Amino acid sequence: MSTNHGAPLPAGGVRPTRQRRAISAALEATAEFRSAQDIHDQLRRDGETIGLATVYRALQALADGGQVDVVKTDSGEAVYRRCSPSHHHHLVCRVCGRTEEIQGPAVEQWARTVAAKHGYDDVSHTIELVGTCRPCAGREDTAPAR
Amino acid sequence: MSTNHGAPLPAGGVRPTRQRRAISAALEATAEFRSAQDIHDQLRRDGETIGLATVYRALQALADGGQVDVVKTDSGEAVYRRCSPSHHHHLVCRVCGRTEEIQGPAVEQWARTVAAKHGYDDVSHTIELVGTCRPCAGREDTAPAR
DNA sequence: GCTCCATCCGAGAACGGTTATCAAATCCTA
DNA sequence: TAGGATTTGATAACCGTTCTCGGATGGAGC
Repeated sequence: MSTNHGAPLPAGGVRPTRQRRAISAALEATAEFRSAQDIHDQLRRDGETIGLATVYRALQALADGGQVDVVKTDSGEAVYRRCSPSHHHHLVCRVCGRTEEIQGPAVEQWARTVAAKHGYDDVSHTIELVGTCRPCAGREDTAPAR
Repeated sequence: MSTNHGAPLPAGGVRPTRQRRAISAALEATAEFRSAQDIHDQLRRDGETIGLATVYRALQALADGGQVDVVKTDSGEAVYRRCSPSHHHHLVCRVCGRTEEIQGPAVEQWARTVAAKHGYDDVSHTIELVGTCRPCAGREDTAPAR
């Protein structure tokens, strides 16, 4: 876990190195969720010299900074995606992996209420919706809502 | 994944062995989420002779059958708990791990609506609330539960 | 431009949880 | 009771992630 929550960086701060730029660029280049190893493989293929550990470190830093979303797959693998900075959740197609960013003011409210009722403070929540998108469900008749 | 959905078992079927009974009993004995290794350790301490692999297998079978809840911790570890058979979610204390089962008709409704709006079918959802329970938050003014 | 030094990098080992392997033990059925 | 499929369990294998540590890098100050 990171320990840099809000604390000013000791002396030098975070350096925008070539590797970190490459990772950010890779994330910018797609709207899909990608695993760390996936990103590492791609950068290697693209001719970057970069270590797996570096990819993990950079992604973790980006996630800590709220610049990328992290979602854990069923198998426990972490996948990353650049995201809009505001709080949101995801609706993922279980077949093709397509992802929609969704807002849920009603849920935020509900979460706070439920937590308060039980006497819990500082509540955060994880909400993931998984479904089958129109094309994957074979219901091509109606226009996909997108 | 299991392939026995509804089909009559080939010959013998699932046997209620001593080990499986012990695991079920261990789950019955507490309301807390426990990890597979935790349960294994306890059974060993209690004098059972049981292998770790067996515990994993049994827990998986129970989870497939909907008789226990499975939640993944931040570290990726799976924890199990017997649960009420009806659909519900969890509110977990990030400090002590205490867990409340919560109902959320409003959220179920919201999930369906959002999914439909995006054209997604067969929507399931994962919702976990994480907070700090009253005793752990140091607000002991009201009765602690631990 | 050059030096200094904290930060960062990267290859590989270590780690931790989970799953696979396979021979031996177990239990149901006939 | 015998037969045969299922289950068990010690251990190895797996897999994603984190740690290690010597060397490289890059920004600040000169």
